[in-house]
Amino acid sequence: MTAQRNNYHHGDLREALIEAGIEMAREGGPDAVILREATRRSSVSPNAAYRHFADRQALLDAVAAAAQGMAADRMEEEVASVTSTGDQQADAREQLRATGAGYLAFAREQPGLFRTAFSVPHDMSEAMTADKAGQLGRAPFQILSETLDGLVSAGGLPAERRENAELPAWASVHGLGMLVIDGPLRGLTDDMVTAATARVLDMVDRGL
Amino acid sequence: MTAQRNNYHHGDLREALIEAGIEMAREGGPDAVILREATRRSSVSPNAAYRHFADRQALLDAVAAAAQGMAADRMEEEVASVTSTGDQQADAREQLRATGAGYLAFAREQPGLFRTAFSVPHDMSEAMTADKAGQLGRAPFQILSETLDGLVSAGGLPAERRENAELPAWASVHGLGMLVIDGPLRGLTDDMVTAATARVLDMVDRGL
DNA sequence: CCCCCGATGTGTACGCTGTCCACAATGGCA
DNA sequence: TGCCATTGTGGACAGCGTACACATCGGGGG
Repeated sequence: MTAQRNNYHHGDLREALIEAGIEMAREGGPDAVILREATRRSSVSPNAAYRHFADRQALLDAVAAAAQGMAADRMEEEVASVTSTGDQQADAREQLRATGAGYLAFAREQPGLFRTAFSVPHDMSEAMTADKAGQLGRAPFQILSETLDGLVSAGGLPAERRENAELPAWASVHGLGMLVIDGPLRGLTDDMVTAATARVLDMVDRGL
Repeated sequence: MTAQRNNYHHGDLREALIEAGIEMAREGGPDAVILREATRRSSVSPNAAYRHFADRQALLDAVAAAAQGMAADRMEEEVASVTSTGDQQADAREQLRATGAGYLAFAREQPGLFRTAFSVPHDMSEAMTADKAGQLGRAPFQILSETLDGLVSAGGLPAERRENAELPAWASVHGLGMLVIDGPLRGLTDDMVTAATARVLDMVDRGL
């Protein structure tokens, strides 16, 4: 589990610290990412971390980027599972739903990582940098963006409403995720969340 | 600013601590609510707080409830500013927009309090308790809920879609708030936020 | 081949936090 | 009047992030 070592030099401490951070974030969200604990799990003195990260926030940023990559993977998975119906427009709409469904699936399956990924300060200006990408090379925002492009091509969304369409789409899905995970809607049962998800996706589908 | 005192007993320490907490939350969100600092600002020893709150979380909960009350006030203000057009349904829809606009106005005007109010664990089961109400006695969720009822009465929303309509409405607006305040959309200019708000409210109006 | 230097990890220390324990002052009620 | 529950104090502890000085390594130039 925890990286051991025999040499004085660790080998790849930076990666080990991020890995430890991910594990902590998984269990307790961003607040649970403790710098000292990460060094402990990497069998290294507390200060060693400062050779790789300016401060705790820098480590947390790296963990968040990794978590966004995992979210991207989950979204890609959901998108890939959409079976074509022959109707190009219906498919495009189904794919948009899938991005949202994947996002929310990640939120439910990995609430700690979800919160870490998406509630830590990051500028939009760098929402599509490589470190946030999943294994297919696309960051979450990028997946959504390209899906919306596809929807326009397929005639499922008037071109004049394409601009900034990411915002309402993302916001509604993200909002449900946050409300359900650690907001006032925390108590909802799985069934209720599933229903709520469908409800939100319906609204986006209809209202975008 | 800070409450002074001459007596051994403070008088209303509980309220003073909450007040101090609100001020800290205003400036730095939930993480900035420091128990010791609150006691310092109330000219009291650190442990005095434990006579009124079980732990830091309990203080934070009280602050969050107060912040929700302020959000409610902002929403009420926005709703009240809607001028009647004579068309009952148009008015009802405008009022729904106003609840969302008020919510987001609060998010932009008081980001720290907004985050404190709505990202701290609270069960939905107690989303409408009195301590979260604004000066008109309604909690944020309650305002939304009753506004939706009004929309149904006015014929602006089919009754069969009323159930759980709070979820998509709240989620989309809340999501935008979170994304804009400390999420990946943090960098947006005021104009962009205004535009995004309108875009989201349009979607809700159309898609609910 | 060796040595030396930059990169990496260690040790010690500081101030801050939340929280526990035993003790002190107060003031309202019997 | 005297007592006792309520409220506030003092001291202590572990854990956190982080700064500064020092130790150890490994690879490249002489």
